Amino acid sequence: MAVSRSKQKSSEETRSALMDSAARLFREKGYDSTSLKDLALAVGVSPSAMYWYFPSKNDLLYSVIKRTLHRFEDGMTQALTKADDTPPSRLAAFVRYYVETQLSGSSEVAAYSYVYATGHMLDRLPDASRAELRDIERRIFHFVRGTIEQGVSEGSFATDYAGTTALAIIGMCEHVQTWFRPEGRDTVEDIADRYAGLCLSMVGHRDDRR
Amino acid sequence: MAVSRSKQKSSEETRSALMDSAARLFREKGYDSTSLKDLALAVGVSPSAMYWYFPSKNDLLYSVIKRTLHRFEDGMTQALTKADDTPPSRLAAFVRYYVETQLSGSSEVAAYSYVYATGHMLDRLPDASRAELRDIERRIFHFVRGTIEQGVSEGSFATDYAGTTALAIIGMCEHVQTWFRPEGRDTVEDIADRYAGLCLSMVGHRDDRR
DNA sequence: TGCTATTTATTGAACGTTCAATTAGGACTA
DNA sequence: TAGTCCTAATTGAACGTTCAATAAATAGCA
Repeated sequence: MAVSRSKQKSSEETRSALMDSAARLFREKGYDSTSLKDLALAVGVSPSAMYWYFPSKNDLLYSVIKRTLHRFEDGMTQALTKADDTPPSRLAAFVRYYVETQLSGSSEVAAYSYVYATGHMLDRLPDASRAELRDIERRIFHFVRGTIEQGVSEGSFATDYAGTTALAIIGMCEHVQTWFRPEGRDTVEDIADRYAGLCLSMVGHRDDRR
Repeated sequence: MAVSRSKQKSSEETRSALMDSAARLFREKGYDSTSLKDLALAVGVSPSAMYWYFPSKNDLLYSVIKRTLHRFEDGMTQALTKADDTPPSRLAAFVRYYVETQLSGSSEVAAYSYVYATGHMLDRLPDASRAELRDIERRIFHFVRGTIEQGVSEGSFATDYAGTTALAIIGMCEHVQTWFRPEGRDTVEDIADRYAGLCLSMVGHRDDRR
């Protein structure tokens, strides 16, 4: 039972291949503009094969967004354990992680994306699913705002608008994927570092390197 | 030929009503998910009426985006004439204008939106049209980057990455429309002011009010 | 080891529906 | 009557979905 070797792929493979392709295609072309034919062609199965793994195209969308958000949150938690336990360090680590997932996702199989999905995709889900996924988004926002507030009360940050600033930071991170081109002269790390610096300026961090 | 008053609206009315509805619906639901029936219902004509004014749905999309971008650019130019002729003042005026058009557009008839369209909509246009519209976007970007560079050379700003910072500013401005709710406790002017302040921090502006 | 039964995975055809687009023509104006 | 503005009816393609048929893998039993 080690490796499956013939024409029939071992179920898990096809299922995750479908989700991977859906993540990329939904992101690139949008949910409605991605037909089951597109999806099937990318995976190498017939359009109706999807219905073995998911009850509907809409449910596939739900599964994909859910997996994406959970992956983002898990990766974020892990990235934060490597950072110092101070607001500036944690905030910078968050931004770096955010930018990196956005930009590696745009050229690789696993397409991470956080608020992006919010645009039009979440609207296609039933109320309960949408609420569940927005909750994950909310947790991420609360982390950013909370970190800023903590920095302010400790004296390392200076801003009167932690919430608005948190949203602005998320906005600029989310946006990188619309313009970044891997063939350009800036690397992903370049952008991640600059964005981390920008976000420290935004929260009024004292000892800026300049 | 002055005013026509009967059942038949004076052509220009229907045409611009179609464009207004298209701007709002394309933005709210996306291009593909907006049917000609949706469009016609909002205007009060039959679905095929569109073909009197536009050769195709795709051409309507082109016309709408083109009008939106030109309106944005014109309004921006006008907003800048009211600002002092210094980089900090001009940059703040740009951000305020950007945020205001994004947020009034979400609740009003004329839906302004700049980079937003870039996401998936421009991809549906033929190459020539897309290139033409991206040129307008590029002009706006060049203004932001140029203003930052000017501020740096004059000594009022301090940053090594004018281009990246310009994109980050555009990104956070573009993003406000995804989360702003008019019924919340912050007004459009509140957000516009805060974002202008944030963007001055990002470019290393010296005399910050704090 | 071999034969059969069952479950797992996939296909291709067909469905009802929706869509953008076409056509032919009607109502109104000048 | 000619031109403008719009509708109703229709078309063909594409869509998500269902389903019967089937092949491949697995399990049970001799």
